Amino acid sequence: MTLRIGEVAERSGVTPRTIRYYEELGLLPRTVREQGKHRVYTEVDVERLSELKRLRDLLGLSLEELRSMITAEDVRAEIRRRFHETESRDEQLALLDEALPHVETQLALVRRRLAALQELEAELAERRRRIQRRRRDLA
Amino acid sequence: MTLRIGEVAERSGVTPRTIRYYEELGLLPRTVREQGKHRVYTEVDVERLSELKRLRDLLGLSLEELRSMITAEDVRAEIRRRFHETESRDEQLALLDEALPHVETQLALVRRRLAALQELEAELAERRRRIQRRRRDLA
DNA sequence: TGATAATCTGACGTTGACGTAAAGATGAGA
DNA sequence: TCTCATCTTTACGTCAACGTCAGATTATCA
Repeated sequence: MTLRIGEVAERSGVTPRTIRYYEELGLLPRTVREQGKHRVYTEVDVERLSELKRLRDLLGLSLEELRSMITAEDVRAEIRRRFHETESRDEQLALLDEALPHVETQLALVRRRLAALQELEAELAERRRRIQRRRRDLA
Repeated sequence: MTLRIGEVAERSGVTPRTIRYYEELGLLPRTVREQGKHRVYTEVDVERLSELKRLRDLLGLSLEELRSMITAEDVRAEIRRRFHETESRDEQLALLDEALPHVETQLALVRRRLAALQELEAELAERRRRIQRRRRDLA
């Protein structure tokens, strides 16, 4: 099933303008305009866009930073493609060795942010405990 | 010990311009310019600014959102002040009941973000595991 | 006290991430 | 085939969050 820009926008929670802008920046592929002039998408695009939105909103990454991450994503996809095409065990190993760092980069980024947030959470929880303890002591 | 704007900027990792801008927005108090015309700060200001930066960077809050949070902070401080001035147990209890929601609001915000980030982390970790498993299976 | 560094107040500039408006083209249903 | 809703490109607008520059003022220290 093929989708149009409005549909994709609604499903991923952005506007058509944003989609065109992301395409312009290279965050989304320039869609092949089959037999017409309107952009045509699939579910894959919806997922990709949702993923972009998630990284943007959760990590506060700039679109430029997203672009380098997505480039890494594409490299990963390319690696998988080549992986399934080759028969040589040695080459498969080499490709996996190539794929790993990309995921680890993203993972490291998320984990740093997680650690910082957990620290903040701990401090706030401590504040709350103090207030609650004082309430108990008064009652 | 009193600090000047450059010192405060360096310690909290922002620029003097940012400090003046935050003051203009009401994120930082308009400093009393003791006997001169230069702004004068203390360690408390450094901490407040660092806290603002942390919320901005970790949660991606806008300065407007920060302002309402900080207003809540001020309310909390005011509550504490009044708390220590009163003798009435009933009033103290009431003040604590007032203070609690402010902390809980912030805590809830941080925890929602934490949950979302943990979900993302889990997905990335799973990806990594798959790659590693395939490597093992090949070796 | 005089030089040098830091700060002051405007005020205009910049950049990212879109919003919006116009004028025309396209496509699915009656 | 007509008719709308949706899409197209182009281009200018906007808003937050500062950056930067000028020219005057203030603080520090030899």
